[in-house]
Amino acid sequence: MGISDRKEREREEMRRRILDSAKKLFLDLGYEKTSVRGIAEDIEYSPATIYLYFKDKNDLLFALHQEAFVEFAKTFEKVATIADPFERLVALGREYLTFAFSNPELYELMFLLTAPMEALEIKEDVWEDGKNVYMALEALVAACQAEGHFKGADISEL
Amino acid sequence: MGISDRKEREREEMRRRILDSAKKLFLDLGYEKTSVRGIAEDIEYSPATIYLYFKDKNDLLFALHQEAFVEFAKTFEKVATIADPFERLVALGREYLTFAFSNPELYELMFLLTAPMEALEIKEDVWEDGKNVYMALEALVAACQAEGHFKGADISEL
DNA sequence: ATAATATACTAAACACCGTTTATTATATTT
DNA sequence: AAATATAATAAACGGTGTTTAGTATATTAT
Repeated sequence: MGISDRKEREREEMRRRILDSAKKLFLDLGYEKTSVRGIAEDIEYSPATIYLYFKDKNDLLFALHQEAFVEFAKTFEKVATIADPFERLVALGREYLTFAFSNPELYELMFLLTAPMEALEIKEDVWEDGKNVYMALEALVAACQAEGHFKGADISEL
Repeated sequence: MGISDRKEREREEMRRRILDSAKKLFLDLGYEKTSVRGIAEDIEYSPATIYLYFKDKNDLLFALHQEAFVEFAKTFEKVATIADPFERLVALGREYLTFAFSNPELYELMFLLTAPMEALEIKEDVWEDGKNVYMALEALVAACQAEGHFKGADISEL
């Protein structure tokens, strides 16, 4: 079925156009000062169209947040080959900083714009990718502890 | 002039009524979800009345923020008599925690609701009381350093 | 006491906002 | 060619912060 393939492709392109515009405006103006109407005008579609692709304004931030974390998760893969847990943690810290400085937009999206998201309603929603990253970090610290590092520390206090 | 004294007093009472209501609602619902109309309804006045006493919604948060910091500044006075800078800093830390736990509302107003204020427009505005508190802290740490504490540290990294 | 003036307040409007509904034009299938 | 599904939208709903124009009331001056 070539037609439904194209349809699916077009739908994905529309989603991208919306997300790219939302990302630009969120980073430029901040979440609160960005309006759905503004995004609609930017992509030259009616505001209602956005609601055919996303549940609401929160969903836009959520989708971008998720994408940013997927991107960030690759950082973990980069250091996965390092055998020693402590060295792996150090390398991860370095990669984290590298990521933050070379992808300032994504970084802002992930951490600086987290507050508005929590302040609104999402909070306990899926938020899967973020949790995965956190759990990976937790596991790594636990591995370090098993090797005798951070003797006095408690993971749950992070 | 007794009359203008009473007028001034009445004006101050109105300001208080507005601020008390705003404080209650900000803490209950958060800044964004609190509406000027809601505050107006709570005090049983028209929304327009609020604008006779405060420039805008931001100004309400700003006034409360300021009051909270004035209150917090008293913590500094409490420990001012301690001669040794380092002991003074330790005592201040203790007082800080005491303040946070015994005035949770003010504490939240000062620190947790700071983000919305910065996210909006105030940012580089007066913000005097907060700056004073910070400068007093900085001076105290400097005094500690003069006494040989925190040798490797740099104040500007706080 | 009465007229003029200043004060406190409000109803209504303005220009936005996020979101939903009903409708129309277009593309696909039958 | 007719029926159906899809995509987009115009218009509306109920909200927001804020401003404006107008109205009572209280104060001052005559």
